[in-house]
Amino acid sequence: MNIYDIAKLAGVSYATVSRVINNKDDVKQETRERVQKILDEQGYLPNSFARGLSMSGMKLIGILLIDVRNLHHSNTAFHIETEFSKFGYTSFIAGCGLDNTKQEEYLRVMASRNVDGLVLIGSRFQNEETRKNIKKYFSGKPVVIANGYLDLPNVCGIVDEERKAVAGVVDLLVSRGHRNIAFINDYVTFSAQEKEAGFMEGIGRNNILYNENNIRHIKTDIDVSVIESEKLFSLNREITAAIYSEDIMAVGGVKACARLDLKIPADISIIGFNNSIYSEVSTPRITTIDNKRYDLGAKCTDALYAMLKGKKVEPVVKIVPELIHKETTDLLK
Amino acid sequence: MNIYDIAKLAGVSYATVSRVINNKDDVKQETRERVQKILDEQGYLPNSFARGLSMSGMKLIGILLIDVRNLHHSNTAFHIETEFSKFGYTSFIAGCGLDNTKQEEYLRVMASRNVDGLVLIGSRFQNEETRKNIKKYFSGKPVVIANGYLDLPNVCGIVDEERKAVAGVVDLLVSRGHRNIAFINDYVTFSAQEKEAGFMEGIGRNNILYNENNIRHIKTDIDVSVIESEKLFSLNREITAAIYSEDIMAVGGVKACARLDLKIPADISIIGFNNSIYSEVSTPRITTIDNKRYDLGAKCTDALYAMLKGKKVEPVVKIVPELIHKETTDLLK
DNA sequence: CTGTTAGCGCTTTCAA
DNA sequence: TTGAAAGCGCTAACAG
Repeated sequence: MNIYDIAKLAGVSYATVSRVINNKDDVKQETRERVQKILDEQGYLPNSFARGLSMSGMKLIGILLIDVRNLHHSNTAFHIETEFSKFGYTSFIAGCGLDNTKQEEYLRVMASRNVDGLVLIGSRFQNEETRKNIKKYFSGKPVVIANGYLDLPNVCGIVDEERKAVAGVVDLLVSRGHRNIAFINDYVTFSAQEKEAGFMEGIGRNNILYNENNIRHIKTDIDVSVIESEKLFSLNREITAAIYSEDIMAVGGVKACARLDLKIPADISIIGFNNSIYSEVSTPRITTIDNKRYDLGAKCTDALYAMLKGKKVEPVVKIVPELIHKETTDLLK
Repeated sequence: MNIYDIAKLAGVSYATVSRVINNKDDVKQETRERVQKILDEQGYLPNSFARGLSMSGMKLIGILLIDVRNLHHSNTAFHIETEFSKFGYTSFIAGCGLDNTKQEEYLRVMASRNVDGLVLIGSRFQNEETRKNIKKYFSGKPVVIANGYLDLPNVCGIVDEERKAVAGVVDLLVSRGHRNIAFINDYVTFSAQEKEAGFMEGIGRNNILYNENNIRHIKTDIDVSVIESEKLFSLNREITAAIYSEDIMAVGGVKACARLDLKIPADISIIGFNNSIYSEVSTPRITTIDNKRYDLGAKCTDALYAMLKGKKVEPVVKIVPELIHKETTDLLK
């Protein structure tokens, strides 16, 4: 059922039908009603491809995320999708995995679908490869990176100040008497490296003991974290606080303490990262650094929408994380 | 940069360029190479809209989910997306929320984008409204519902036998001596109602005490569950086991026990549903009914792919859940 | 092996 | 206010 069929049924030319569909005002009221009626009766649907072909902007945005199983990433993606749908945009969400070849492939797909703008979610997009691909496929079109940044004129990065946040937490711990602090990190992503830099910064500026054994690089996995935390805490009984680069890893810390019969927070304080549902699910609930992912989604939307409207935006938008005190620390006094 | 420009640069007709792009074999090797070189140099990208217009199937599938924040749903969606991308399909993922109007709207969008097939994720799609909309916009096109079913010739439902599963767990509990079992449910979705029916079935066929106060309908929320579980367990001290319709609610049960100083599983057994990450994050880890969501995604993919290929598939595919014994029960003996 | 031609369904001038 | 015609970029059938 296309525009021609409708035109035939209504006894008008297909141009007129097109006008009715697009709400152009140069159609006689009577004709409009007659055509509209037939449109409704027939359950007519415009063909997006034909539309996309003849129109310039199809009000389409592309959202690309790396790790599909990352709750924050997919939530951010859906949040952006929801917001943009309010502006009449439809979104094209895809997960491209870690593979660089796949990544280029998806960027191509997005570009060939003529998306009007692009959102990349995850700090892993902050790399030279991606920079090149954006230049190749998206020069001129607005691109927003959630939790990352690339120095390109059409790119806006929304970044969490995670480095500062971790350093601040170290400050706080030290001010409450902690002298032996562990840091458990996955280390792979840019974001993870930032967090570690923050930890080092905190250790350095507070002149407390730097013990390289207190830093562990492990996979982002509960079981691995349980094992490694248990080793860490039993090897170094002096540790009174542990910061984890992800809540899910901190969960492993909590379980390790249960096994070692260490009381939380009396014997040891545990701090996670993300203020995720995991920090709530854990018993005790985990004190965590809130990097305000919801804010991230909102800020991405704002930035992209502004760029789409041709407005200039700050190339880097910062989000300031905040420590949320729950049951695995006792730092409020 | 379109096919014409490339043709001009290569000194061939655009039909030849099209052939090269589509890897047709009736092109001289030499010509192919020359054209390909120019294609690469110019960073040519085919226009999907034009393609979609002239080709029948654009290898596009639509994935619609209701609750975007539901981890299982989004995971299933992405899993399907990943699988289909291996077959050369791209997916169009969207979350339509609970609103029925929105739902129709999204179904329209999907239809007008000429998706070749549709996946609906969530038991909430099992309703008359959706049935009508599918009939209206997708008659003839393959549709798969994850965890739901609608009686339509082009629809295939993948359903978890949750009812049976819960009844089976009641059997097991009774056989281990439990006589006073609670059931905490959200009751809104079809899936939730199925679970409750299963509970009633189990209670009925085992001739144990039916106590209507042992069934609670609450929101799917940790804090609500903590409060309600605490009330429930302190009001009725005889309860020795509680089944929750979602792991996230079972987490509340675990926390309530901690507050009431009830030992798990010595004093009370807790059983969740989904075998989700929450059951792992919780301390102790929660015994849970695995409804095999990963399987769900895989089965959806299989069914849709088969239908897309014109094969007949069973209108209802069943998935048999399984109880995963963890730390909140002691039923293995 | 390659070029010509005719659409795919729609929007948008340009005339009438 | 309406209709006719061109064209968006591509694929595919048909000639050569």
